[in-house]
Amino acid sequence: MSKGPPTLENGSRPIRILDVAHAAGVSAATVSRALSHPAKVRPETRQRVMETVRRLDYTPNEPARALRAGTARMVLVAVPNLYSGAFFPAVVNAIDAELSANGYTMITGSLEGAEEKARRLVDLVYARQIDGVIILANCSGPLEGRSVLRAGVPVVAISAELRENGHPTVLIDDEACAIAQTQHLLNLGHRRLLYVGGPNKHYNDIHRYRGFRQAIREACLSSAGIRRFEGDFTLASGVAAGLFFLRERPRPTGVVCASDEMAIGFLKTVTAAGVKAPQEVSVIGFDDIEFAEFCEPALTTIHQPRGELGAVGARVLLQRLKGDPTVDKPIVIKGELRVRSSSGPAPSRSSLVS
Amino acid sequence: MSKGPPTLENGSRPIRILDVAHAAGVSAATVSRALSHPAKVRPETRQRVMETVRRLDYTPNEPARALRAGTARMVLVAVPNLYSGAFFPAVVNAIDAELSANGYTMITGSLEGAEEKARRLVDLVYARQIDGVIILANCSGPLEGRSVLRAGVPVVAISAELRENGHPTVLIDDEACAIAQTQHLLNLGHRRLLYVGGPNKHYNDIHRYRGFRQAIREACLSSAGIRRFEGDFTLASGVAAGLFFLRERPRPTGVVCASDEMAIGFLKTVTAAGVKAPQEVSVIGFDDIEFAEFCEPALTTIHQPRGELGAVGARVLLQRLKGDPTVDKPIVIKGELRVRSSSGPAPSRSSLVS
DNA sequence: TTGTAAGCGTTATCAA
DNA sequence: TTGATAACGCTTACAA
Repeated sequence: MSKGPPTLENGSRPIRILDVAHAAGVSAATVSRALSHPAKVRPETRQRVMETVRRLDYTPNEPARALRAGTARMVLVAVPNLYSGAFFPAVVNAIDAELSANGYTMITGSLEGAEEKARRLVDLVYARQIDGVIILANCSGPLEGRSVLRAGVPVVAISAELRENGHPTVLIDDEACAIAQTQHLLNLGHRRLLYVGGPNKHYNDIHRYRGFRQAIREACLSSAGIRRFEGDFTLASGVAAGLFFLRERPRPTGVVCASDEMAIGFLKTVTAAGVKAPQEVSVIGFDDIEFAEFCEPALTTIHQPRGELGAVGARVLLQRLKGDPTVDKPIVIKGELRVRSSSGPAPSRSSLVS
Repeated sequence: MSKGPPTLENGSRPIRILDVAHAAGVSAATVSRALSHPAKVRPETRQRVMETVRRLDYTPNEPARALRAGTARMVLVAVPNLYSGAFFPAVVNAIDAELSANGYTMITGSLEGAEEKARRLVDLVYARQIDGVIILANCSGPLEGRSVLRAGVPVVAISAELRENGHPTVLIDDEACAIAQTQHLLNLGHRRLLYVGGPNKHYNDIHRYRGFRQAIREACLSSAGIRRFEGDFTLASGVAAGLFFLRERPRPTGVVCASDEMAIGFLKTVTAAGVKAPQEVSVIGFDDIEFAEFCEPALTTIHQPRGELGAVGARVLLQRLKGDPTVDKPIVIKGELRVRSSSGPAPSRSSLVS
């Protein structure tokens, strides 16, 4: 069926630049210029060429263009394995919008897990099919063998700290946000706190936990009533944290989570076990995903401007692709507290008998 | 910085096939063969070549390969605008896994909305950068001008009915599932029902609403107590449906939703207004997204095997790409009822005073 | 401002 | 089985 030279559905061979050139009575070079550097061709000629392009429905062969020009106008966006998660799509969409508007195509994929898949993506950038890379959430992949960081294309990190520095970075103020989370509970009178974090070495968790501890310290709180649970940002690990909570005696009254999904998993688990929120336990999340407003009770959380995170990151990459040098200092975007119904005053002493 | 011939970070020029050929003492043709048609080269030679490839860390230039071979090994997956939704990621991940395993790279993007973005994607397939297309949920985009369906590359539809037929299609049994939803409520004694659907002309909604009505008909139920609300599958439209419900007198006691997100938005809205679920209203969703288990009460719904949907669709496309002809009859995958806590017996007559 | 011509790096044909 | 050679379709010096 699809043997021989590539053919369109009607059986005719695809239009080439020469076809346009002949039809417009100019050379191929002029067509190319009219398309790529309109300023370099006389308006009159340009118009005639463009009209012919439209009439013949010509689309330049992209691989040929990429081969010759040495640039594929394609960007790889590396997302974490937990792409199923509710946080990243908004970031990715914003990146896509920005890249598209500038003539770039986006490929998304995970560099973690699935060895085989990851390898293919990395190869793609070494294969000169990719002009730039955006790395979300520290998922630059295992560093054995070749790395996307060494492929000689510009790399931008969003919400991540790369192992090799010198790459532009866009962050939210994790530490300040974690302080805001914790102080919110502290202000409500909570003194026994549980911190439900991500993997211990995860960039976000390092900074958020640091913020949590600092808020504790500033409140001159003894660490006697403080617990920490290591999750992985997912609903499932929120459930695990809930089970952990249920076994504690006395139980914490305030729970600081490093992601909304963990907070939601936690909430469901403890309320299913009969613990009332926010009367008996206050829970605060991080991210402000769509579902945060729809769980029961609606989740108090930290709003992250996800679209902005993506848009800014994409813009920085585009600058690099144009050859402009970029600032080396991380760009920091601020999150903010959104108070809803999952947090309330700490239960009074008397009601603590569990 | 990145002017002149493309260079790797260390300043050296990328390895070309000729470099490998020289280093291995063979011709470029042999290297190419060793890589692409291993059977066509003597084992001994092949080994020597492969070793050199590894030693020099050679990756074939993909645009060059695509230009010469006429195939870019890239597939476009067209997702709906509501990609932010919780349903598609699992489908897309399954597609990606299948494609990757077969040497294809996946590009995702929406052909709806954002005129400019969509146009770029369609152009990409006309630009011979894309070998095949998978269309999810009827989002083949506006048909004015060029369409991905006419680009001369194989197209597979998942959970969609394309305007032009002749393309392989993978579906779930929407109608049967909607019957199962409705009968579940009917069996629980509900007689006043609200149907919360997607856009009226949407493929899925047409079939689901048909199933809903058939179940009603089979139960010999008068349509007096039946209401229909047109949503768009999103959380927000679930909220709107909830507000609609709250104004009804008498209120329906059973609500059939065409997506989990609408069911969750609905649930939150009516329970916030003091309506108890499932005591006063039973709600059933469609999809079985991750959050279905985590809303309050946990959502009774139709489980869709999302991974299978994607995997099967991808396999069909891969067959087409190999040139194998494929069956013309739609492949139908079965969904199944998952009973959780949002549905229960219809309230008794006496308690209906609202 | 436009045309000529030389590649970009690979694969496939054909001959050896 | 392997090697020389001619494309694939486009861009860009350079020349006119």
